[in-house]
Amino acid sequence: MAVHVLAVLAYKEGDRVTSAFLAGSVNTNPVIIRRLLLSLQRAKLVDTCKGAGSGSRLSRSPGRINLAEVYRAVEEAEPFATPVRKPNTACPVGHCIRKELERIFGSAQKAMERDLGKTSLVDVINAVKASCASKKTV
Amino acid sequence: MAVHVLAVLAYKEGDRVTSAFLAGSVNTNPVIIRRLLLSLQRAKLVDTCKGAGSGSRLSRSPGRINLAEVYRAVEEAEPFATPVRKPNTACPVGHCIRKELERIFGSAQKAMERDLGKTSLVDVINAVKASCASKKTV
DNA sequence: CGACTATGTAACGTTCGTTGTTACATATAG
DNA sequence: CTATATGTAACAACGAACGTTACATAGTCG
Repeated sequence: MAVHVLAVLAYKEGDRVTSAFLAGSVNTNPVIIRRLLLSLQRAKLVDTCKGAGSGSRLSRSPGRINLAEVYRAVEEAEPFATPVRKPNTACPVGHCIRKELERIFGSAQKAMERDLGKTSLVDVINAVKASCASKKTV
Repeated sequence: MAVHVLAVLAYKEGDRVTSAFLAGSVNTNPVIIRRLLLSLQRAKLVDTCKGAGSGSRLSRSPGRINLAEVYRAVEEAEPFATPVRKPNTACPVGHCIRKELERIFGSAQKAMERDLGKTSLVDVINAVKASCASKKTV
């Protein structure tokens, strides 16, 4: 969803867009968008102003924003659903496996972010535009 | 959790282990374990027998099982929480962004699985053993 | 200044997936 | 046949994400 919002912002490059408009695009509620925008603001990805005729826009050019940043921006708000499974001290495996799993999954997550880092918002909107164009011709 | 269970099975290499025992190790309910084992059976990772004195064991040597397989085995049961956000046809971006996002995230997920594929169950239990040993000495 | 607009934020309900629990049928060993 | 352990269904409990309403606050423009 975060990517969707940013793609719309990129689409309207430079213009300030209201949360109500974005909500219409994502087909959801303005408050949901605003909560999301707060995360994106913290990550310095968007620039939001209050007041009449205001709204949000990208704080950098869309070519300078890659999806790994976006992912981190929204993930740090949701610190990974680790239900904090209480380690049962009785079993030798259960006792020590925790941090090993964290290490492995941390590595896997980094690999994923590396892959996301290859794609920028420009790539996304170009692909979207191309996809829309081809659909129209068909 | 799946990794935890398989690690215990690898720890008791060859022996059949009951779901009740595994539940004790993971600190949960035997039924949860059995549900998980069903996924692992489908993925041909474990070999389960019914009846008295039975239980589950790895169907291959732990060196031949990598974490990407485990991940897929448990993920295919949970086909990724894609809430099927209804595309709003009004917005040009909303209309076409769906499959583009799927493509990108599919790629990222594959990158993650590639990374998980580098680690086998043997690696996990070795690391756990080492971790336990160092803890004992300290 | 004063009205209008749009964000920031809290409170609450809804929905959904995961986990947990109980219960029971079934299969297998001895 | 009996004990044991899995397969499976049904339901409760919990938490996360989403949705909704309401209101305070800050900025713009006449």
